[in-house]
Amino acid sequence: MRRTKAEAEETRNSIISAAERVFFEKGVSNATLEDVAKAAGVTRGAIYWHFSNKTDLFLELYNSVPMPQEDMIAREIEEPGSDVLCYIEKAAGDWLDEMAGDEHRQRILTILLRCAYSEDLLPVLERQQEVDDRHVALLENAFAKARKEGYLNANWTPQSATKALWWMMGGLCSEWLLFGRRFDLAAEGKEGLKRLFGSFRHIPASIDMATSADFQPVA
Amino acid sequence: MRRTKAEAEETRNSIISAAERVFFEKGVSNATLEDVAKAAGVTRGAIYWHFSNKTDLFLELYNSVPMPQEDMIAREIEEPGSDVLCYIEKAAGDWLDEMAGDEHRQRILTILLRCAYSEDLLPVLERQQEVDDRHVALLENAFAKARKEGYLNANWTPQSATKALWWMMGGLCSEWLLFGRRFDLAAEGKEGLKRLFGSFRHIPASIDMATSADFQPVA
DNA sequence: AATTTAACATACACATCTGTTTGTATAAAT
DNA sequence: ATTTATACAAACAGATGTGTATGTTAAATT
Repeated sequence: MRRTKAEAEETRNSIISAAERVFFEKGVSNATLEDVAKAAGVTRGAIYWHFSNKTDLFLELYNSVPMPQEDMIAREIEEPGSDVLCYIEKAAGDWLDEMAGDEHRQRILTILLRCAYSEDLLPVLERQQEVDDRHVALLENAFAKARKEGYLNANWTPQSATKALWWMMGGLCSEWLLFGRRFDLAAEGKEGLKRLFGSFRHIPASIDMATSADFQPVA
Repeated sequence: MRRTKAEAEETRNSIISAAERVFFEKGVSNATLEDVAKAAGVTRGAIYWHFSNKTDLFLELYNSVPMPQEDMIAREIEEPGSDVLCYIEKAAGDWLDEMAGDEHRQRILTILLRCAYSEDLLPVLERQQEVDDRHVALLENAFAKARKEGYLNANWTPQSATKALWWMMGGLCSEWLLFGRRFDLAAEGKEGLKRLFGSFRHIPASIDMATSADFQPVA
């Protein structure tokens, strides 16, 4: 029974939404199109009407998620005056908040992490890598600016600070996503960010009590 | 044609070895027992003789890898005199060396990372988690000792230092393993460790040139 | 030496998943 | 008011993978 254009788009979206849940629960390769169809309340016929196969569905799912506002950091770096490190830390913290609150992104990232990339979904891997590379480049620029303006502790270089932050965020999110999200991502993550950025900052030999208050150990 | 006991054990091992390679390349759920059999130079009959099914084979593969010497850190912590942080950093660096040089462990960990845990391989997940928890506990003890003996910078607590190190190592290895190992794990990792542990250490207000040489930025 | 049994290879039955084809009802076009 | 094309459901054919059953050979056992 033919539906109106809007209804068709609706079922298409419901299929993508169902695929997200099913792929997340069973893994992409373990999930069958029958599973997805059942979860979406349609038959495989509907899926094959809207998508050519499972790989295509996966790609469309991947494309459907509005990827993070990549220029958030970029714009904030331009701010000439104040401490760049604060902006980076805030951006990282905000990213954690969004991740903690956005189940869609959680599922998508988990699927991507667990996905064994066969040749046919190699474009996904490449796009993922491009996004990562851009983020890393932005971070390096930001840390370079921080260094130029004297905010970066001499112990760190822009590259090493970028990598430390990147790896820590990656390890944090991986553990949270892959091992059942059994801790408070935003809280623990921000706590870690606070410590790490504390070490990023330049601490003058004469201890300034006003700023060093941020570096007190937390019980 | 019946083989001798030693020969049978040999084929069993070759099956496990083949499973390691095949699971790594195609992912556990995409890999078929026919693939494994072909890679091992046997038929599925041999596999079903030695293992009850694919899940069982996977579990035996997981059990076959000699898991890391967990007490390495534990023993070194006991050393009463010198800087505990040096031991932890060295242990972490050694771990990276071993990982970089041990293709078995690389494949196993990659398989585990990419594996979508269905209910039947839940024991693997749990064991993995136990190992991780023990490692984290050891690290916390070590950092606690470092703190007690005055080596740990006031910016850090034993818990936060443990988490920062753990997450950084996790993110580092995840990126290396999941994205094609396209950088020098040991070199870049140790560089990062050097910076991080530099910030872990207590830097007195009066700058000691002898030790601060370690904290110069590296080109 | 005859028998048994371990260590597989081979063959088969069964289920499952996929891709395609056909059917069908309805919205849209004429 | 027909016709047509859309948006699916239902049915079908083919491939693939699994588990098991059976066959086979040589090592152990007696």
